[in-house]
Amino acid sequence: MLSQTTFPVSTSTIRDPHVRALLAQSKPGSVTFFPTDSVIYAQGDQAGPLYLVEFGTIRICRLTADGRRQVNSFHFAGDVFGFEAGDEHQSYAESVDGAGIRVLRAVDGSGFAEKLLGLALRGLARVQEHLLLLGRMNANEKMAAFILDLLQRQDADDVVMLPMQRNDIADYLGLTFETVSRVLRVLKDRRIILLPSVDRIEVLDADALAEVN
Amino acid sequence: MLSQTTFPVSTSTIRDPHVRALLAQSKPGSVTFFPTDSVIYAQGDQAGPLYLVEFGTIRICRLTADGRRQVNSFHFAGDVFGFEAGDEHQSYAESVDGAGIRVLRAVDGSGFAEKLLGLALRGLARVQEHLLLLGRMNANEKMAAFILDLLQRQDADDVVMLPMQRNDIADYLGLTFETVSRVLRVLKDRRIILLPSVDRIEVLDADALAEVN
DNA sequence: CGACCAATTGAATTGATTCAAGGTCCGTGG
DNA sequence: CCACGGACCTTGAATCAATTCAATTGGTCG
Repeated sequence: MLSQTTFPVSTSTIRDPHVRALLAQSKPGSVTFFPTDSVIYAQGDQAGPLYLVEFGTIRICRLTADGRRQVNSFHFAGDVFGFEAGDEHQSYAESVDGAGIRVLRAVDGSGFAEKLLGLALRGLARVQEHLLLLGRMNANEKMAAFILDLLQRQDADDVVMLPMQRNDIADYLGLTFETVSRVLRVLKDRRIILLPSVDRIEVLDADALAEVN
Repeated sequence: MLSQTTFPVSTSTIRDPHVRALLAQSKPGSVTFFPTDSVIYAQGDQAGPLYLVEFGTIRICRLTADGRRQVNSFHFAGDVFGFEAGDEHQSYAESVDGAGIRVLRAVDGSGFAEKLLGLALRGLARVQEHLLLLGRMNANEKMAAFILDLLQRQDADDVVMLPMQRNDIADYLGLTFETVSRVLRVLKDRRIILLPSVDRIEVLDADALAEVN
């Protein structure tokens, strides 16, 4: 009963030491494919398992009572997501662009908590960074910070792929999709970026991005 | 060498099971008093110890390069703060109103990580909640949510004490202090709250608060 | 090709900020 | 005890950044 998908093929390609450590302590399940916009878990679902992104992009979101959406985070290949405080998810996870997800289950008796703590603390740091962005940055600064974050996470030094659409970016940055569009135009007009296609940004001047008004 | 302040007097009065569990696994130091606006730890300081608030209020903040401030959280008596991802604090902690802080150090060999994980995950949940507030709520909603949060955390059902000043609230909610002032006036005019003094809110209609436009 | 969905762009509006002027509170010293 | 000074808070008026509403363009897929 050995199938390819149950074998932890991804382990060797994971860079992040926290994730590597976690993988070593867990029993990876098979990879499941989630088509664009499909739900990985819903708000209110039982929490518990962790998820490893094998490929593709997922978004973690919350809704207000009247349906406004905040995208808390995006996760790419190699990222682990799904840990929650209580036994219920207060946010929901969706595939952005068709993503392969592997479920991770803790191996009994191992120091799983230590490994998970490292990831949780880093998640906390990320989110706190995002508080500063949402609370104290203007539209241009938000977009610039987003592009720089993607540059770094995609390990590229000038081309950023945008697997998510304007609406997702807007809900991540606390803007409207029209504003996202306009800000990109401003950055283009200032010769800081190029927009060769709708899902691709070429960064001409990363320093300028970091100093956008 | 037994002094009153080194004895963990607070343990018995702590409600939060996560904090109780953590206290049981740690060696509480003595209580230090931090006067108003004094720094508990600075950005860039070595991280490591955890801190338990004995009395008073503290704020956790971050600054942008040009000095804008985001208050990430407030902590009151019984709250634990100070955990960070790396070995350096990326935010700084200050006393808001004169606070007593006890340092907690892990006892060797105990399951400290498990205990800390619970707290970290809850912190994560809190911060994610705050993302929704900063990203998708208007000024009135932000203020209403803040008051309701304080109501709950102060375990009161109609009177909220505001140990922090307008500026702190503004930087917590991603507003200016003038807007905070104006929003409070709006809520007063709508007969949802009373403002018997500058550091005190009486909630007349908590349901209305939860439904503020 | 036509239909549909996403993205862009423009114009008008608005919510929050900025700038400016008072007001309140509180501690200190005459 | 009261006057003064300073810090914080409130309120008003003008401004501005971002949103809303509306139209158009672009891209993709049957």
